[in-house]
Amino acid sequence: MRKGAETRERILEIAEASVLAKGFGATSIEEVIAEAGITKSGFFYHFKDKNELARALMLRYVEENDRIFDDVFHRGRQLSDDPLQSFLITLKLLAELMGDLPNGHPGCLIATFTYQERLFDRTVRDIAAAAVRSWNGRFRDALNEIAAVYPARKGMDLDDVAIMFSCVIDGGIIMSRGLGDPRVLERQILAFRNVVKMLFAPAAPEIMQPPTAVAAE
Amino acid sequence: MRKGAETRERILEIAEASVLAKGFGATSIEEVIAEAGITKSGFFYHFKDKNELARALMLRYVEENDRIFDDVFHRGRQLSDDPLQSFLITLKLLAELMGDLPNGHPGCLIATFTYQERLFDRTVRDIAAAAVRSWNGRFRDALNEIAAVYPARKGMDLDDVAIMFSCVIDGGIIMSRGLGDPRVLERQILAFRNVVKMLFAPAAPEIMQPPTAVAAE
DNA sequence: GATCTACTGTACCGGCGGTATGGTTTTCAC
DNA sequence: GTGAAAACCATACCGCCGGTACAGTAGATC
Repeated sequence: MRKGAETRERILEIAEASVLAKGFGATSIEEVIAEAGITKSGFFYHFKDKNELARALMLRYVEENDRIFDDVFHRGRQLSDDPLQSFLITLKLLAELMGDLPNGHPGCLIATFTYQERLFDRTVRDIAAAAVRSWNGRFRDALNEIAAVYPARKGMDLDDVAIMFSCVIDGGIIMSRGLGDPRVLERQILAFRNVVKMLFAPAAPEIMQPPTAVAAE
Repeated sequence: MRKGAETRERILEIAEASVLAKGFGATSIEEVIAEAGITKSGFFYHFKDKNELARALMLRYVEENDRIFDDVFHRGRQLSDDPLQSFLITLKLLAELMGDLPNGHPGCLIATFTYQERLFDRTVRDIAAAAVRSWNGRFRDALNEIAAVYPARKGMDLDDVAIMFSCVIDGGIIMSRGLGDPRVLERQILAFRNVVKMLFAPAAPEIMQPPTAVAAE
């Protein structure tokens, strides 16, 4: 039964765009089904209510982001053996990725659902929280690896730095939208990249030459 | 006619809490008027439609935040003549302020409206954008003042650093909510404070002794 | 006593989320 | 090729909500 999955996917795609543009409450099922070319019965065949749609959207979004992070971290590690250089490359790649989006980042579902929590059952929020925690863990692991080689500047908790990256991304998306300038997000990721540089290179820049080949500048 | 302004304010207060908790779309006028103890006609006497309610909420929120920033920047300048120390104090005060909120930060209206832009006319978005720009300008001015005394680390655009603070605040609010930990926001502001420290003290910590008296640690 | 402010009360409309139920086509397994 | 399951369509209906319209009224103000 291939066609069912296709229709379901089409619904999710249309709904995601609408949710990111207007918010979940303002996304009407009737609009979605009109654009998808199906009837209301068809929609409720795939999702028993709007809550289940939210859950599916969330799962889809989390998986997609996981893939992106997998890819960009993997390529970072491929291009350098040094954990600091590798993370800096990863950040650069991520910044490029965000800068290349033609109409700017479409928005963060985590943020939209976080601001509409009372509309959903616990599961949606739990999925979001788990995903954020997992991403933060990823960043923190990368930072810990670096800290094992380069002494980190004192006074900075690496857990907080890891969370800060999530904040910069989410905040950057909001700022990009609010200010109407899609490049803000890219610049913010690069700014955070500089913070990482500062964090692990407190002394003169001579020390900072990468042990391995590839330069990330 | 004092009573009219009072009722209007009560409506705004109830509506703001509901919008931050559930999103604007899910905030029903009927709920608001039930809690305010007025009728629907009474509501539409004060606001001609939901759009005007949004605009009023936005203005109120922006003014409130302006007041907070005014206060915290003013006190920072009172407590030190050195621009770096003064800004660090301001950040510390802001962090304390956010940490002292009993149930965590109620949320950022800017973020919620940014994610529901198509629901409103231009004016609401324009108010939000103007406010964000003004706050960013404030942070940038503070950084520029510091840079005139302390040489900033190269490679970091101060405009981006200023915007980064807005990102950290908005992102921090989202993370606090999403992770269910109100202290994240406070910690993030303090983490950003460390970034500012790093930015203007690239060499050994001895250089960083404040020219004036008050220590902000 | 007239006027204005700040509402209340009632009645109504259309859109939307959601339910129910029954029918129809498409797809795949055997 | 057939039968069963999957993937829908059609129709009718409910209740909530945003919004409109309009008539009325208690209290403050002049």
